[in-house]
Amino acid sequence: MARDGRGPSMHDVAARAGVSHQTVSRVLNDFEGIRPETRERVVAAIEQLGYRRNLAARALVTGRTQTIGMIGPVVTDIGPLSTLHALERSARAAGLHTIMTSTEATAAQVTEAFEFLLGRGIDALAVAAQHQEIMDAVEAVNPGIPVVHLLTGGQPVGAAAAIDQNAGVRLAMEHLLDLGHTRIQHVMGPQTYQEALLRRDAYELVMRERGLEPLPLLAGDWTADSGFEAAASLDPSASAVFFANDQMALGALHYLTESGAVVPRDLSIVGFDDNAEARHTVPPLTTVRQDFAGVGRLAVDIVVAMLARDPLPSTQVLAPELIVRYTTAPPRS
Amino acid sequence: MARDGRGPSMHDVAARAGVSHQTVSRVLNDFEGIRPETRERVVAAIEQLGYRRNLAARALVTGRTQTIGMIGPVVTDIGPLSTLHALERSARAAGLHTIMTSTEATAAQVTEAFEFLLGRGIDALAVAAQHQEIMDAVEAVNPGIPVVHLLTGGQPVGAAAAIDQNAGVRLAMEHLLDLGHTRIQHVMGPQTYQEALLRRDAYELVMRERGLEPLPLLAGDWTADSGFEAAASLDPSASAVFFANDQMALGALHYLTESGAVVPRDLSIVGFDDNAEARHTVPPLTTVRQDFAGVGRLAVDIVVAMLARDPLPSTQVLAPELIVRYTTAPPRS
DNA sequence: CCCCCGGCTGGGACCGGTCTCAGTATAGCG
DNA sequence: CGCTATACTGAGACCGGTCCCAGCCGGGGG
Repeated sequence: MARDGRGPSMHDVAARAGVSHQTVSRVLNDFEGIRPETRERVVAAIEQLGYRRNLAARALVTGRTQTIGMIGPVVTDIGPLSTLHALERSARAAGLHTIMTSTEATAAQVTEAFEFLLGRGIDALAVAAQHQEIMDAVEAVNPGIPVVHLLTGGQPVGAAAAIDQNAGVRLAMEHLLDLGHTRIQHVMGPQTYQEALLRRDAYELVMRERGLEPLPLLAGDWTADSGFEAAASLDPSASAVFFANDQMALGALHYLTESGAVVPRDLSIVGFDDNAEARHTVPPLTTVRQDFAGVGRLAVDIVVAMLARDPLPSTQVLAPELIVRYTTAPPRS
Repeated sequence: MARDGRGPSMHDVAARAGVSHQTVSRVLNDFEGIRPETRERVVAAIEQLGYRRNLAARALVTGRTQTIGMIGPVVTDIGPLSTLHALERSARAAGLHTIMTSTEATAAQVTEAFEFLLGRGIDALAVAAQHQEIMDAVEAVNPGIPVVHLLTGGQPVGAAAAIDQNAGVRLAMEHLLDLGHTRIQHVMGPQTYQEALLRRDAYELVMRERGLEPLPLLAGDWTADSGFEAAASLDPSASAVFFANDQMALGALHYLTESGAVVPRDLSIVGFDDNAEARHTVPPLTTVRQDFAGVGRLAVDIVVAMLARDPLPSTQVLAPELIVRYTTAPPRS
């Protein structure tokens, strides 16, 4: 059956099921008038072989693809997207093209997106979705093409391009600690995100290293809204807060200003990401810059190497950078 | 030659150039050892026929596509992207798939992206790039498939789904006028964007309608940075400023706060878009909400209708909505 | 008992490219 | 002048699906 790198074809399925390729086609296209037992045999064969229909062949004969092409603007304000865009540019430079699908971060949807891309014909896949279950889902599809994960935070998950989350948190925390803060609280991202967990763990680690007890954990969902809400529940004894991203810090700044607190006099704030707005919050936000574009470029290097079957360190990690602005100062007392 | 909806094939080119399909293939793949005059004949035939290589056929035989698939997160913070995402969801509901390419907004890059998608096989195209030159470039490719433009602001450009820019500006301006402002300044977006021009024109129109002289025009590039800068050049006599988007308003708020002005007491500010941060600026921003997702859904309706050759009003326009928060108040005096 | 009809299945052409292999001039050499 | 090497071109198979049409089988009607 499957010659060289190619997957099984309709003929392979037909042979295994003991029918003709035509019958397989009919099953796939939900034709009526197929004896149930025949259909079952075909379905079973498809299952066993892991057969996937080749959309290129289909498009060739039907002349239609059932797909809408979209041309969209380049976005660099949002981390993962600027990574994807940098990847696209780098790929072009390497003579490769890219096609993209966006999806909710559920296993089912990612699996569907993956299957679609596979059918459409791709030589490699880059996934920017930092949920554990998604990595598992991608793993489960097992397509036989190189897969590289983006922005995993440096966890070992096969090939990956990431930014060192540990180092980033350490930069933020040590900045606060050096200013003299000891009551530092953390507002984490949603539990489903690897990065949120990594940042939280790093926060707790650094605190313990200094012999400090972590303050009660608060959680948001990355949005400014959730930062606003979290700010209402801050520990009164905290003198500094480390937010897992800039958006939440922005929301918190809103709440704090509204409730009469002055940042950084009353409370120091640190964000994470250094997005485009961070310079323009009031006051401008101290944060940790992540080189999202760099991750995209790195990913292409990895893909190209994997495509050429070059052994390459499969997980590449970039270092973040501390950007000190005006939301941090020594504690008040 | 070209049967039904399909474009010309290699054989058509070969016939016209008086060579074999194989020779055409060699020319396309930059093979050496082709007599210059032969090559020229082939190139000329390709040109005349508007031939485009079918990537599906190529992928079928080579087993490679030279493309990297990307799976990215859903983004709803940024207008055009949430449009694209809504389009993707709606398309799926209609049994259609989508593939996306992002690109700088230059004619050359968009043309390239379009050619690529066309080769890859698409039945329709949605373009979210509001430059005039881009619409022209897309027009020039003339692919013979339905094309729908997104977010054009309601300009007539073939099929389009848009938000009524005129109405949006009118909402913002009339809100300010009703509060008693007469010295209203406008900070527009970059001149290359249709939407920036439309908003500016609408601003001037409304002013003139009320017998008011527009104040000197300022321009930014949509970023918070540029809003910050623009705020430094505001007309001292202005009592209100209408920004062409929220990001610029956010940057301006930063500048104003820093320079001791109190919004809205000293100056009223209105933005445009109602993005996720607008609720959390200090103070929260009065702005005009655009239903970006609605545009995406509308676009699918249009595409489906065009695919079915249903006559449908080709330009669909959605109404924006005024969101009054805390950056507007009556003028001081 | 034969024929026809309908349900189900198979065979082969075809989509538009690329690949392999072979063929035809022309030039170069002895 | 004949033969081989070289430059260029052409013919046909093939990739993996879908389409059209034919064939097989069993059952019901004449």
